[in-house]
Amino acid sequence: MSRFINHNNAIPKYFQLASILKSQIDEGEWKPRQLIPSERQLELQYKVSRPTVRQAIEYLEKQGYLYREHGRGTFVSPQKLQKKMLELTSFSEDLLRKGIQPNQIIRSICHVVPPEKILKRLELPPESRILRIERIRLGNDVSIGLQTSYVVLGDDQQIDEDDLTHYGSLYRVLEEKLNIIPTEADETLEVTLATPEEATLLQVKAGAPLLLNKRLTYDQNRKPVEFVKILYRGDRYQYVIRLTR
Amino acid sequence: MSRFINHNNAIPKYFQLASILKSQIDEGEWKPRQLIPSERQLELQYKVSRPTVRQAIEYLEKQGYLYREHGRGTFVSPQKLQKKMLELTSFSEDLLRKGIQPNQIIRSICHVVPPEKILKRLELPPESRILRIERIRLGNDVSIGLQTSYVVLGDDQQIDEDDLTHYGSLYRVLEEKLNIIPTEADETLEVTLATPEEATLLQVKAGAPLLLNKRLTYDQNRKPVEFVKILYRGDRYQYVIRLTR
DNA sequence: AATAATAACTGGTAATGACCACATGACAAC
DNA sequence: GTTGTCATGTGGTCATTACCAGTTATTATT
Repeated sequence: MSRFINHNNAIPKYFQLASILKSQIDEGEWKPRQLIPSERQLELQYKVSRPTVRQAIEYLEKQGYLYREHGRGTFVSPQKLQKKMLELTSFSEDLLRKGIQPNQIIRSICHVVPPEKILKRLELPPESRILRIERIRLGNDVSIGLQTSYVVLGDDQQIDEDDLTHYGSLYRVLEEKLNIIPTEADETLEVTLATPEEATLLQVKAGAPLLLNKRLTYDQNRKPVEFVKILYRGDRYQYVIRLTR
Repeated sequence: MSRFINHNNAIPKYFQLASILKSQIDEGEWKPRQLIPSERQLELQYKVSRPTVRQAIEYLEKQGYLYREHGRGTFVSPQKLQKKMLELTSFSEDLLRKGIQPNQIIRSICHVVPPEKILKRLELPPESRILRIERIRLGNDVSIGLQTSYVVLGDDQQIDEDDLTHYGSLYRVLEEKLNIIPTEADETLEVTLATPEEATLLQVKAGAPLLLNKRLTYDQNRKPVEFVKILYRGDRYQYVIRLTR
């Protein structure tokens, strides 16, 4: 990481500065709760204007790396809060962060007419045919969850089994192949009991408690892109989130 | 809502402008996905500078009222996303939003030495005595959850049963009496089975599936303030969250 | 009629300068 | 010693100006 701002660079200065500050935190030069240089000092040090400094700090503040106190200064957030604030993660990202190797078995991938309730939530007219993907999710080669995704695609867009195995996760297919960025989601979590069929697929007894997770995901233009229902084995999965306000 | 900016006002202009724009959305003058006036137009209309306009729009964007598209304009978010982005809510707020009347039975409120694991997460030295509150949570007078809170207080701060019944929620006591603002939290959700004792308190059979929710909450200065463990009846509770990135 | 260049929008980044509000420590007055 | 005042440093707000970078409709060209 260069510790200077490149003034003739396509990368915005505020972003360059944010990267520099972030690296000071990541590499431990600045300790948690430590006061960092004031906005005026950074302005002089990196030869950028104060709005640029403030934009960089705001960016890192939003990500949970720094916090400000009016009249006192800007401080490094304690380690626990230094993880990125990315709330919306895919199943694969989730597991990778916990150090578990994600994997999947694709049970089916085809176009169907989903239940009307789901079409309504996806803001589609009745009887619409959309893509349904049924997968068994594995962590370290042990079955963890049963996932059914309904994905809304344009006429010129499509996803096949190769895409999923190649990219490894639906979110990566959406982002890298189709340029759809999931940015927001409404999610519910509740407890249910396994039906006989679910029990077989998850290798538990019928009636075993499961964690039921439903999520409606929106893209960068606030259009619904995915409705997903995941049944987790209650004994093998813990759901982790970071809340803010 | 005045539709003008008051230039000699303690309230920041960007905030005044944000309130005006928000009211146009709330009152339905601007429909979802509708293009709103450009930054330059708003600048002229309200006689403020562009940075101020941008700050107001950024503020509403963060709250999910507006979204921007480079080169196209700024748009009203669809209704589903117009709710506030408040992620961190108390149990009482949660239920109220669903139209359920929250209530509680306080089982105990006293100072104890909690398990070492919890002290560690609260960043306290071993053997520290802190406040523990055990409550049964009710919705429409039916038992829903079993809650154990550990609260970190300063030497000059205290909470008693009257505070809880008076304010109705621990978060309100923290905010309004002690000026501690919960701003961030790490949370986990998993499935467990009721122990005989838990079963009795929640009026379910022993071994019934429960939703176990643990949360570590931080205040405005990123200091841990509360560790809470809530056991929800699996058949009566659904956990709802809004995710963003 | 189809295509390509262009002009006129949009939001995004950046510099400069000014003043306000809050926190804190030094210091004078009591 | 205690208290209050004040200077100074912090982040917070705001105006002005300029140019860059995407998007879109228009216009000229073919």
